[in-house]
Amino acid sequence: MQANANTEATGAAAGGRPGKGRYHHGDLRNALIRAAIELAAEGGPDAVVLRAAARKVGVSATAAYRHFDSHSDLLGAVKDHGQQRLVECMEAGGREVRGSGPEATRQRMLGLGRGYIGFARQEPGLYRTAFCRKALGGFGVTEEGAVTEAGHQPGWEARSFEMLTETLDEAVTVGLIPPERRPGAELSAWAMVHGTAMLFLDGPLDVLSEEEAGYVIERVLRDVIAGLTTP
Amino acid sequence: MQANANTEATGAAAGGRPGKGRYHHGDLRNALIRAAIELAAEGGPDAVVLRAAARKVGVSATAAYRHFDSHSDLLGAVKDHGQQRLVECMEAGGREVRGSGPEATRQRMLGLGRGYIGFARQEPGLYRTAFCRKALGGFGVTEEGAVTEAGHQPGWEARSFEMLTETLDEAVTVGLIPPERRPGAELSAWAMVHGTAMLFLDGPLDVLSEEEAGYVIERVLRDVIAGLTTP
DNA sequence: TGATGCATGTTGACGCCGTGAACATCTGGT
DNA sequence: ACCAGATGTTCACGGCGTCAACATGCATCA
Repeated sequence: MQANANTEATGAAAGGRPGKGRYHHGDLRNALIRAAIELAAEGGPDAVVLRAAARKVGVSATAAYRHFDSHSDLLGAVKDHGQQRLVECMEAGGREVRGSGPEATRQRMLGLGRGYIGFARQEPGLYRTAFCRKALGGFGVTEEGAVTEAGHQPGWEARSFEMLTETLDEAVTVGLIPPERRPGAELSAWAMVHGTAMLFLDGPLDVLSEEEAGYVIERVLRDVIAGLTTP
Repeated sequence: MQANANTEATGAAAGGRPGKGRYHHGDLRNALIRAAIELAAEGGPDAVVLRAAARKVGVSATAAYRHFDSHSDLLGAVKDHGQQRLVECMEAGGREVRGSGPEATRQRMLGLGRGYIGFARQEPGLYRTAFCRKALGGFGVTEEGAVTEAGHQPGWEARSFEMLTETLDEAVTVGLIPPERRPGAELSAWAMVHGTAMLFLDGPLDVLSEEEAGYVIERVLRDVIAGLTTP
């Protein structure tokens, strides 16, 4: 990640059409990120081409290097955005259910899963980018073999996992999940929703009608919850 | 896919060091595939660079176009190989358990899952390539919007799914899975193992010790089977 | 057996990509 | 008013996938 240049160049803000003859753009970093996000949404991580983003903004390709260390750094910014959007969808799915008790918690787990898979289906390009290897973020290994600990807000990457953890804890409290089955439960849950999302995006599920997709999702979520709650 | 040029040039077979001064290689298609497989094994689908494969074989880059329609076609051949290797691992995992009855079937399901996840962990590059979008194979959509139906042996891609299907059918016969829960069960199972594999390759599970990984895998597989067998 | 046609390989070129170096322009602080 | 640094530009490099034109040699048939 770069030192940073996000502090909104005081003079020209996002208000007055930037890049209209002005030599300095005023908000290039964010403009590039927005352009890259559009590319990702349309074509997935492979469509996030640094030169294309620069072209979209109307700026030379190398200008991007004043705001990003590398292509991978730009892709990482898009990845962060994707993770954030995913979290929003999960939160929206979980918030639909209020109240407490086993059934409410069960419904909240379902909501989280629906939100997750729903995002993957509505924004396949962003979803794929959110879990793209090539982007900075997550963990990496330097050429010397040392483990580097990400760049970009590590918050978003962890946040979705955290939501799941909280809900599973709640499920134990409420008696839905036997305490002895709690450790590692998020792995099963995460694997299931991630795997299902992938089956929709790349696998045989991409041809399903909206109705069929709904059944499949409910079925899969019921299965994983049944697996977790069975003593 | 190309018309085909796989019919082992009668004269020079794989025996005598090919490409040793000979203008014609004799088995270039397979040599390129082997080189590409090595690249994929080491660096995943992104490492499958047509020019690099040609370099490895000691041939000009454009020579590859006598045997493959495009980079994507070569990648597709590697993908097929990965799928085949995956099937072999699943078969090996399933064959470990003989006999019949509910417990044997349950063990066979576990074996299939262990084989699947084991392959993903032992050959991450090939596994990723086996499920790579960019490669030909699977389904695709032409520029005019028509749905094309794959190239490359569609057999391997379907075969692993088929194995799962057979085992689940067996589980119903044997009374493990309630018949009414059978439809769609392969989706849950597939999603779970695929998702788990991804958590190992890209996710937070990549740092686990061999022992810890074993526990996680058993845990996840038990969860999904519990979900499927719960009435 | 020798000529010949086609499969197979090579060279060269094009336009794309990510990226570095050198140069140009603007802007905020003294 | 000036200057330093931030920001943007042009030019260049090597690598990529791919096409067109050309070279080579094996297999077939007169």
